[in-house]
Amino acid sequence: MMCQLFPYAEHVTRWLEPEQQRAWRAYVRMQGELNAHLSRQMSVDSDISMADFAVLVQLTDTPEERVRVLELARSLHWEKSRISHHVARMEKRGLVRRENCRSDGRGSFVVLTDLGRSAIEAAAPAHAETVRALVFDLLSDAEVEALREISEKIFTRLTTGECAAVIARCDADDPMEVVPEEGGCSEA
Amino acid sequence: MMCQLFPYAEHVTRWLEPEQQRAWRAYVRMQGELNAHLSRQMSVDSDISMADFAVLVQLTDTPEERVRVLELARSLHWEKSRISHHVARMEKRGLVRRENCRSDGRGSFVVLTDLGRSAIEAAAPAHAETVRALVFDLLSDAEVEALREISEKIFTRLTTGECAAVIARCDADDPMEVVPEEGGCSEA
DNA sequence: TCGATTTGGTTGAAGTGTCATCCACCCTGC
DNA sequence: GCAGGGTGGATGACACTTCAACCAAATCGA
Repeated sequence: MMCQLFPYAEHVTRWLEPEQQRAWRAYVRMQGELNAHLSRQMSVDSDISMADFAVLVQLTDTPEERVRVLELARSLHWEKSRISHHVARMEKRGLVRRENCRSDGRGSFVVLTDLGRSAIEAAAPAHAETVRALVFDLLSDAEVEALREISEKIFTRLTTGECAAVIARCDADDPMEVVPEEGGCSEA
Repeated sequence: MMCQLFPYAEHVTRWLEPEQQRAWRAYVRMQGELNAHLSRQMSVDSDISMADFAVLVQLTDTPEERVRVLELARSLHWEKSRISHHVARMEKRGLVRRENCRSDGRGSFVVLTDLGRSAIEAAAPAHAETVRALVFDLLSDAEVEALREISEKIFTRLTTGECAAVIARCDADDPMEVVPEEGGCSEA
């Protein structure tokens, strides 16, 4: 009932307990396939990618339908250059438009266009339906809660202390003190 | 304790129950960060990517240390062109080498090189350690089991029946009968 | 007020993934 | 033995991601 050789075969996970091994391989496989499937579904029955979708969501969630580029980057946890490139491509396709910011000469806004709005409105229902069909229709309430708790634990681990710092230093090889938090998304 | 605006804000998940919404957003966030972190870690302290690693694992798991290209594709659930490109790049870096197959004139093998072997041997322990630190050290036995079961359910859903078929048809727009399974990894 | 640093954002190059197309070889039916 | 279809695999074009470098506007310190 399982492929023997997927990304993480015995070789790799030798240092995990057998139970952990199985869980890890199952997770890796699932996550890969799920991502692939969601992307494919999105670009088949809408004409946008998951990345486009994520950007459009941010814009439609803002009353003004305009967001500063770097705020977008922070919300999505993307690198600023990624946003920049991606917005450029979306602009070329007419999904968004750039406007420069009067209060800060360096800044610029990304603004939702009509085309962008109709694109996301067309895409969202099918996407939500897919997520439900592929995930939540299969899980009990307890499992949904478990998924959330597991995800939150890991996410918290990833974005606090050491881990977040690893990202930040990257090339400071003197074992100097490491910035503990530094930014990311602003807490409520 | 959570970013308000991550990939999936209210707008999108309106059609999910509140509990499901929270779980989905937590999962998406976690999975994105975890992938990013594992990739970064891998390419920082080894000189290979997660994709390289996956390929090398397949090779070291085979006694002969050589695998047919398409078998590699199937094991990894990658498209054949992805394998082809990736192997080409790895060959250029000396991690693997191609050899053509005598029994089938079309076929070719991907063979592990010494450099490839030492690369994966160098990378594996740190990777396993990272996985343990970021995931399993945080989870109870019950949670590990829950993670596995959830993952398996979703994976099974994705690779059986309708879903697998969607991938297969793609451009056959007459509503003809749809192949039910067709391949992927061979079941035991 | 002027230089130094930080911040917001763009750009280009190189690596990666997908899609469509193509070619060479195998296999089948006749 | 050869036409036709299926299979193993490569290739090119294009979308996407990351990294490093860069630029201009803002801010800070003296």
